[in-house]
Amino acid sequence: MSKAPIRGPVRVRFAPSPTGFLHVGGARTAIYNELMRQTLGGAHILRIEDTDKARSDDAMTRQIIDALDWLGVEIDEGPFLQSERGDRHRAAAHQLLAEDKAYHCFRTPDELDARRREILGRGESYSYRTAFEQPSRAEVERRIEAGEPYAVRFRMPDHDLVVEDFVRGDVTFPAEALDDFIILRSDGTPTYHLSVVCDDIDMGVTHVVRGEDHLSNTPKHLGLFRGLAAEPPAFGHLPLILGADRKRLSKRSGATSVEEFRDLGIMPQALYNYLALLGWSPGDDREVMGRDEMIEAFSAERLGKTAAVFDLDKLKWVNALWMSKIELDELLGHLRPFLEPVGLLDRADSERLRTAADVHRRRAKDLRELAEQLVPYFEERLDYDAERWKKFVAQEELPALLEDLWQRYEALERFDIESTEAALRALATEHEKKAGFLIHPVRVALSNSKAGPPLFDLVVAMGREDGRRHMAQFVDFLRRSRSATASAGSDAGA
RNA sequence: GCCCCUAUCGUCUAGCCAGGUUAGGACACCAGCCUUUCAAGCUGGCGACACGGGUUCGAAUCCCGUUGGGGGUACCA
Repeated sequence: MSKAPIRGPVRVRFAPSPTGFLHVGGARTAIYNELMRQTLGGAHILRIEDTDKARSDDAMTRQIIDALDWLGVEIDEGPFLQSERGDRHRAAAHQLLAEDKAYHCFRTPDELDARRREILGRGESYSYRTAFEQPSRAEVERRIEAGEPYAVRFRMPDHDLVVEDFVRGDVTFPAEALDDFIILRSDGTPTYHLSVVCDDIDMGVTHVVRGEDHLSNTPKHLGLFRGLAAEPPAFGHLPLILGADRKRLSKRSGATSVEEFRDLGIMPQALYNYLALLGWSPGDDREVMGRDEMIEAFSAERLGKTAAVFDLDKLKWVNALWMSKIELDELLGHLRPFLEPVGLLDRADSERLRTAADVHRRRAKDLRELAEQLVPYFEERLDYDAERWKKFVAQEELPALLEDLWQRYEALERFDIESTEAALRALATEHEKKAGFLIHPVRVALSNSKAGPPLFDLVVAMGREDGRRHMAQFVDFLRRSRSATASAGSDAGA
């Protein structure tokens, strides 16, 4: 294990391809990159790997930037578009060609494919270098002259290559496993490998933190760095994030992108927190950590190397904690988009919504749930069900007691938690009832539900005015249901 | 097929590099407490070193192998 301590300042980069959304795996990579940058100093560069893509990815790039911004990942430089640097990449290819570190390849993709299949079919192992004869210099000249299309292929070293990976240790790739690869397509466009290496050189990248799916590409990049006479950066390959099926996290395992989790009602702090913990730990028992605390505790040496299964339950748990932890105004800000679907957008700035959200934040796992829990506070009338609340219907003295209670509430000088509770308890005592005898029906009267926050929080959040209306309707409901069942009962008896 | 990575509770992980722990924490699950309900919170429980060989007085920890999982093997990125 060559785990030399990592020293700053570092120049790191996050280099997603513009697929139209930010995958959580990518988001985690971005988080670790930024954490390295924050702890060691330097710069975090955003580079969009849009090599060979249609030019229409402005929107996709925008989306990635928005997602990073929402998550709270800071970028110091960029975004740079790889597609705009094609000239530089081509120049590098021609330089390698001139130095004989790369060569012309006249084989067509079909020809390559056929040969590969043939060799593999015999059970032998394929490599371009052993499968094809190299044409003579004169022949190459002739074919270029004749205008034959060609790709440019990089000559890989013929000795073992060692990737000194700071999360995995030294990884050796045997010479036989190394093969010459294409850096310039026959249409003149650079391939990914060439582009990355050129850009990393030009941008002065010192540390490459990326997914494990790139580990096998790294020898290619090492070859290229040396070919271009540049000192390669340090590499760290992160394990992949898996779905519950232990396969690479994909659509079929549920939500996979930052945007989707946002729309599900996950808070950015929670996703940041959860993702950072998927493959890294501070080494002690801390789990709920904000970005600042992460920055303080982070060290790349503690990055894990085993693939992690994405656990939505735990994300929701972290989310619930953050929902009750942050400033109310910030919570309200995140909640806002979820108010519209439940028809509460015009109440977004009301005092009642504020109070209710504060009371309910502890009982919701996500913002969507929270928004739903707020709906009853703004209902004009509640639709009580006689069957569901038959227990209260059956209690003869209840309507009068509730009316009495509300009269006392009307007379209250201050309509707050203490006084409403005191008044209710006093009334219950006078009638030799337990407080619960009144508490439960009052809850139902105000919310049409038997579950919810502590009753007097509910009473106060609802307010005197709407409480009065709901109570009147509930009492009326109790009386009508009671007479209905009574007459039904006498009919049956007759 | 070949190359590479990886392996601690169902899940995320600490411990491994510098062998000696009742293998620790968290999510989930179960029970109890609290309580006006539902949550939250608190307490407790369940639950793991993939397997086989070595090395050693002693192995989760070091070595080898097997098996499992993942990645790569393109004129994709």
